[in-house]
Amino acid sequence: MNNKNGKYLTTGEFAKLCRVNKQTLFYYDQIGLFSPILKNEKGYRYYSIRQIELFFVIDLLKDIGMSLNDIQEYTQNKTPESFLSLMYRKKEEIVEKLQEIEAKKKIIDSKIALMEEASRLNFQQITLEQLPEVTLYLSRNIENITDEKFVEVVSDFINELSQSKLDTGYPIGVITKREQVLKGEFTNYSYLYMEQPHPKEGYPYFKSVKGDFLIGYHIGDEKTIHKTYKRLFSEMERLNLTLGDFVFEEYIYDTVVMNHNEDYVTKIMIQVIK
Amino acid sequence: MNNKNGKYLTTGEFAKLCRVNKQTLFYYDQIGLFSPILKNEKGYRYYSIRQIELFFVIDLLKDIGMSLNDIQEYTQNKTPESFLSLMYRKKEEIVEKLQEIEAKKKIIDSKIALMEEASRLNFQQITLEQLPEVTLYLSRNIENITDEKFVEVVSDFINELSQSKLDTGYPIGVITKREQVLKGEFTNYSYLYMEQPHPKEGYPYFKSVKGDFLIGYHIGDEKTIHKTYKRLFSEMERLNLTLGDFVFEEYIYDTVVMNHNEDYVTKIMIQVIK
DNA sequence: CGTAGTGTATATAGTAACTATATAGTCAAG
DNA sequence: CTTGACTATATAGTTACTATATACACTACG
Repeated sequence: MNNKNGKYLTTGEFAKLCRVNKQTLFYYDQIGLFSPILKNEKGYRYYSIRQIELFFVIDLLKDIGMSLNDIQEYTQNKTPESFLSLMYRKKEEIVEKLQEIEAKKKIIDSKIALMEEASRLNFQQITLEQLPEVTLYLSRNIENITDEKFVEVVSDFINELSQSKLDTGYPIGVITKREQVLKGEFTNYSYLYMEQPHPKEGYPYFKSVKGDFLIGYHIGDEKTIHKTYKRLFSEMERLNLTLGDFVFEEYIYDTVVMNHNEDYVTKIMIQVIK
Repeated sequence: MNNKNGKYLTTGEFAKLCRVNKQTLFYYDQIGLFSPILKNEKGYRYYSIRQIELFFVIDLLKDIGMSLNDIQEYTQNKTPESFLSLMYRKKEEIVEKLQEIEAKKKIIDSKIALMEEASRLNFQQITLEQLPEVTLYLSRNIENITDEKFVEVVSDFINELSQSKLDTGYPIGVITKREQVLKGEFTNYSYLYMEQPHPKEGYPYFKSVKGDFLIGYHIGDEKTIHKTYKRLFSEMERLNLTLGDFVFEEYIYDTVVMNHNEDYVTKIMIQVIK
């Protein structure tokens, strides 16, 4: 009569059942993680069909990022209690992982939205636009900072973004104050920022923008950005606009999508008063 | 004046910024995936701070399971269009991945619930219970099947579970018909099943159970299960119950949590008529 | 009964994506 | 001008396999 335990499976058969490579089972046996219940005098391995349940648990644990070594620590001393506590720990981990992947999905969504938007832009055109209020997460102040300190601030800013899970996939932008702009110090920035389309509670944000902006695009290296500023200033004059408090810069096309820095595109948003 | 592009970072500095091992950057340079924009005559590497954006994209792609080789194929021929189409593809993948991880979370939740329940059971006690209706996903019929065919059915059943995402983390149970039980063929099962607590639409299910069941637990190998059946039958007689249409068996403790098969526990649920 | 074909076993090397270690050259501060 | 912290390359080790080579075993057919 058929009996679940009656039939033993060879390595090949069991591998097929588990949908893994036969070699994987050899390997698991070798490292002592998962062995057949029977080995005959010729060294042939025989697995019971019931062993598949354990294999699936091992496979699950592996899939959620547990190392074979750690899994082995469990399997070598299995009890219902230790299994339960393992599952509790893994549940916490998997919840975290889910959140991480959701955050990554959001980043990808942002990148798609940004690229779609960029493709519809005319980089030659200078426009006057009313921008809505947006929330920005700011770095420490970086006015008149040394190169070394600047790198430190960027580093801290990036760490904060990732630790507080505030990386939204938006580009890192820079804010320059009216004061520096008037002096012609276009790259003497005051802050770095990242836009937060869905701001999480409990962080110090900069509620910003909202108002009239003159928007233009600089194509090429940052070193020549003053030329684009000049064009923007003459347009401001033509339209009878005066400079507001801040200028915002954001990279539209950068190292991520371009091979040469002469192809980089920077969006310049100058706050203006009509 | 400080200029984002003015300061170049050494490998160590850039590694710190990216929060990776310095060796990783050597490696990425070596395989041509991600190289510094400058190398001096001594071979010293210098990275621009703007390169971090590309590094983060590479890191993101890597994190969501893309191989360095595939990433390289993108980076070697970057355009805004190819980036956009890559992001679209990866978005689909990440959505799938999210669903997979959610399924795994559910499996872990089931395992926790089952183990908690098991820990509260008294395996010596035989009880008469009214079981509610539950939905089961069934295998093909396995009555009077040969060992070889049995393995095939199990294999197919497992494949269906994983392909149709019907693995709920519940144990694989077996159904035996009244007919076989009366003949004493306790291991001549008719179907394998897996309980579906939240059944997905569009699959052929077996809406089952609901009714009175005599429930007992068999401790030890399946070979001796007839002894437990005997105990259950005498209890049935004592309570003046007659055998219903089906018997269900489920593993409570198996290879997953026990080292020796004499410690395995099987739950036997005999449908009865009062 | 022999042999072809498929299966099993072990041993060894290769893979990806690093990480660690050893050795040597470079640079900046005191 | 030397010390200490950096840089570089080369090589070996890591994990969790996968592939390959070689030898032995089992089954079915003529």
